Amino acid sequence: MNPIDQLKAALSSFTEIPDEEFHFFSKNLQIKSFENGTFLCREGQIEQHIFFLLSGATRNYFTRDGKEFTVGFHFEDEFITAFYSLLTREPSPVSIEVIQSSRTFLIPRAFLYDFYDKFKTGERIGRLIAEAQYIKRLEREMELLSLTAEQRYAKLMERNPALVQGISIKHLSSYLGIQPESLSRIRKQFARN
Amino acid sequence: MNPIDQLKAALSSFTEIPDEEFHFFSKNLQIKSFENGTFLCREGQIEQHIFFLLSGATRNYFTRDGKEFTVGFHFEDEFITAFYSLLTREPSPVSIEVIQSSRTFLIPRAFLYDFYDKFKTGERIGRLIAEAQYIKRLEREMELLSLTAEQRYAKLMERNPALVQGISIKHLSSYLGIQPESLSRIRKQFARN
DNA sequence: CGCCGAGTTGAACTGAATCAAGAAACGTGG
DNA sequence: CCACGTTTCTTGATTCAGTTCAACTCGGCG
Repeated sequence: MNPIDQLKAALSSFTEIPDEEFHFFSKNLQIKSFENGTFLCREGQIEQHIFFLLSGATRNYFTRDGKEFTVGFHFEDEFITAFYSLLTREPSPVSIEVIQSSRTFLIPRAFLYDFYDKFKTGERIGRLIAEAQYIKRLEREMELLSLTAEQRYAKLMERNPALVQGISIKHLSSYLGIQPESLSRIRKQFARN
Repeated sequence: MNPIDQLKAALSSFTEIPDEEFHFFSKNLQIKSFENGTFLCREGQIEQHIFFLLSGATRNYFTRDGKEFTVGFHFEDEFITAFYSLLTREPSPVSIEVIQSSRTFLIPRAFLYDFYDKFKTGERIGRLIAEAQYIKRLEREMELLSLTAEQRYAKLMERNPALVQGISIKHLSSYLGIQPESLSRIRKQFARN
């Protein structure tokens, strides 16, 4: 599928979008590639873009006392941005690291907000994206509050086995809120059954 | 301040709202009161409303294995709803319990979505509310991931001392993700210094 | 080869949970 | 206004999930 159609399909999954509005949205987009290990946004920067991931994968994390804590992973056909910073205009607490070389559409923030101003569909898509993000965060908060490390791992396995396969122990454990050693032990347990 | 002005002030803090749109939004609202211990929404129901809290306080919580886990508190001038259920149309995982007798505006979901459809400002307010909710959730997720119980308590103290005063140990501990006994001990520590 | 980062395993440690027993606070009815 | 039962909060003793630190294995790569 060509990149523009890929974007259109992703947007259309949120709400119907009139052709002329989509055309406005997509006509000036640049494609930008990122090598493994590079960053879409670094902690402390003020986010200036939304990215649409055509291929590859990324990891959002923040640091505290020198330790890294992963808040999410993103894969192709997803929109990615340091949402907190994009919304607040404050320095991002979160870094976005490329963990599989990626091709993206680069959507400047100013352009996005212009799109919000010009079109009702724009606002709607923005609302639906924010709502979807909210739901992800709430679900995770509930899991962090109420489940043990082992239960969180089990749940992730069942919801997204591909992710569990493809991501390093180091990154996965920091997403689950545990140490790599603990995840290793949990895995051993699961392998037995 | 009269209720309508109170609502208008709260909405205006999100974005400017034209008079005729506000009039449309506010003209048919009912006021509904809730006694202490009653519920705005119960786990398993499909949320049909947004509430605007004119006075009082509420607690959002879910249960797992018979235990309660609090995800948030709300006070006057805030919008309250079982957001997950409102968005997904699925049964709410979350209950909203009144912890100080409350007066609310009752905003039916159908009416809200009608407002979204009719006005661009509607969509915008919806977007801004969802974004604000997202930020709260992200901040909490980050704290749950990276801080110890004691650090989370200290942070809450400094951010919202009134809340720490006014809420029972039981509810506060379930919000911090610890047992009441642990919170009691943490408090004793803090009292010493 | 030999190095290096990623993953595993073991042993000791610790923050918080659990269990159990009191103490304080609260409302309700006599 | 006090006596009571009920719930909330505190305190102590014990247990446990997960951390920490250290040593070892493994596969990739210069």
